[in-house]
Amino acid sequence: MVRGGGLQSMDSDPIGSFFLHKPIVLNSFPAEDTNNKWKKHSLHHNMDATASNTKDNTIPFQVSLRCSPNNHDDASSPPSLHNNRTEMDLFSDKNSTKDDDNNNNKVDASASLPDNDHHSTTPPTLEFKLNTGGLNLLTTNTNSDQSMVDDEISPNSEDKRAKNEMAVLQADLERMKRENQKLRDSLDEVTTNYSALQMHFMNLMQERKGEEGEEEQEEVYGGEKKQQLGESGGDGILVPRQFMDLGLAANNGTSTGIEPSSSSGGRSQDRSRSPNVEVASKELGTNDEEEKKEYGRGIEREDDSPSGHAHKVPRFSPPKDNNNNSVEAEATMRKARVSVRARSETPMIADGCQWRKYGQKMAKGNPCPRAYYRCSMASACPVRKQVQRCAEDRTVLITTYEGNHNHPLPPTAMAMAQTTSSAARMLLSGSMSSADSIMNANFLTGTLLPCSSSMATISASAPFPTVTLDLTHSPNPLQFPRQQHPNQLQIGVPQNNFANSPAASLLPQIFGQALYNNQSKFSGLQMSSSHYDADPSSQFGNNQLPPHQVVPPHLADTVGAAIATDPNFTAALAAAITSIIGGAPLQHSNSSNNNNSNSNNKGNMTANNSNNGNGNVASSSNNNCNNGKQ
DNA sequence: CGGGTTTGACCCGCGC
DNA sequence: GCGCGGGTCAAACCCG
Repeated sequence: MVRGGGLQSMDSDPIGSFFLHKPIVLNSFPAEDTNNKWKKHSLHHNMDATASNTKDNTIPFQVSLRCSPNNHDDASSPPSLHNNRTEMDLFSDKNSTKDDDNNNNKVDASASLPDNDHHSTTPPTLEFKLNTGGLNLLTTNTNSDQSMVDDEISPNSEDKRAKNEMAVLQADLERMKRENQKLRDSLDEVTTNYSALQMHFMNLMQERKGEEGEEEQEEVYGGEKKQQLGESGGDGILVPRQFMDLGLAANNGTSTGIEPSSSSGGRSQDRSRSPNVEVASKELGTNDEEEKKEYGRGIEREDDSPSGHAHKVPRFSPPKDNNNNSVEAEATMRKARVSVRARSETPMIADGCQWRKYGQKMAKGNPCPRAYYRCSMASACPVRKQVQRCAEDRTVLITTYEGNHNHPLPPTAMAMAQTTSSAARMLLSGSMSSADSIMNANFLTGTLLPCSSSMATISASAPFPTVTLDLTHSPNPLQFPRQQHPNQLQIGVPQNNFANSPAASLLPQIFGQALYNNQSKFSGLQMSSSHYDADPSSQFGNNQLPPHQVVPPHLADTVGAAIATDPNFTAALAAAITSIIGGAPLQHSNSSNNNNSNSNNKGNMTANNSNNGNGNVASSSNNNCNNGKQ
């Protein structure tokens, strides 16, 4: 048996390369020795298979994806990188760096986005339009030159024509730049407004929370219980979306010193806090923790990691004996998990973070072992994930994320964080009512996976509220293979042709990239994710953004949804994917690192901390597949 | 030697 | 109270 030294989650691969493939039914994953599958993480050999698949599998993409898989398979990208790929990189950002190169090759205009696509904040939609127009024009000219001029016109004429074309292109480029600048300015303005609104909202929430806290105490001591929400809802703001609002409120409450009265509430409340607060609370120490064995718990306590208490937390069962039911229940709700289902032959999906495996276990009902990973980008990062293959379809890798990063995330990881935290937030923001679940699920899917057939499943079942993002893009959502938990709500999302494409898997990434390429410009949207971070249940980092950029999640979500639902945005995403795919072979330091095996992984750690994030999201074990307890 | 994985043991919650 | 199963720990081991 090979032990240790295996793969690290660091590896990632050039995004495009993988995603353009059809859902690869890679190598079969024999049920055989489950451990073996996990042991050799550096499965370089897999790449060959992948590469071959790539060539054969074209993407049913609406947008002219000329870039296609070939770009990756071909010499354009260092073979080593591809061949060594061991993770499916859903969210790496490295692609962006190469877009420029691809664009140079271009002429496949539609596919090539402007450079700024990745560097600017310009809404993808607009850019796409602009580019398309300009490119089409150019393309036409080019064609004419080649088809007609070549034979009949002298070289000088050609030169002139070429110069003219260049001039036209440059003019277009300038025009696009100007428009981008305008858009940026607009975005900045919007962001500013967001900040202002958010501050105002936070203030309101604090006031409200304070009032509720007072009322609650009075009620408790008075022996009377009231329904906090109902009463507090004087203005009706909080009632409908209590979890979302409470999440904010909780944070505020923490800052304002408002704490739940129950002892148990202390722990649960910690989860509702931002990581920083969590650390502080941990340092103070909780009685519960002290009673527990010290070893091994210390870290978790410090982290206040959800996982640390995973089994200790009351999960969905609300406290029965105290007045803080609503508070604790809410806190519990925050312990949401986000599962990502994706087809991958690789042991892990690159999500931009670094992970260290700390355990593996056979889960009942699934012949495939479940691996437990902990974020290693920061010593005390509480984020964990579980990776497991779906028992029903072993090509499907299920990664479940839990916890909240307490450290800056690399752009790549932020992209993932955006996706997953949004999912978590969606889950948490909704009440348990079916109506809300439906709405949220639809919203979630629409936001995260616009134009894809992917499905978002919200599970209210124990042990934890879970959002499952299905990136396996099954052709027909209605035929979704996964068994559905009785308590799960599964919503199919309207799909288009694009949806059926494996490229749909890129959407989260693309979306994330779009949001994160230029943080300053997309600060508003980004903030949504970072803000989510404040919510312990969502895993993703907090510290990345300046406080002033914090935007109320719901606002950001709304904006995101608005963008996502825009048909043009879909087109833009497709274009972005094309661009990324076509240009990307090497961008990811991560991918390169990952591909290079362990040594590289180590290097990545350093690199990641300093800058890049390795994609890291891995698939998490899915309750649905695993069946959990039986 | 440092950092990662493997793996058996342990802890805990939950259901019967 | 007992057993099951999930989650975690940490010694042993591996690799560069």
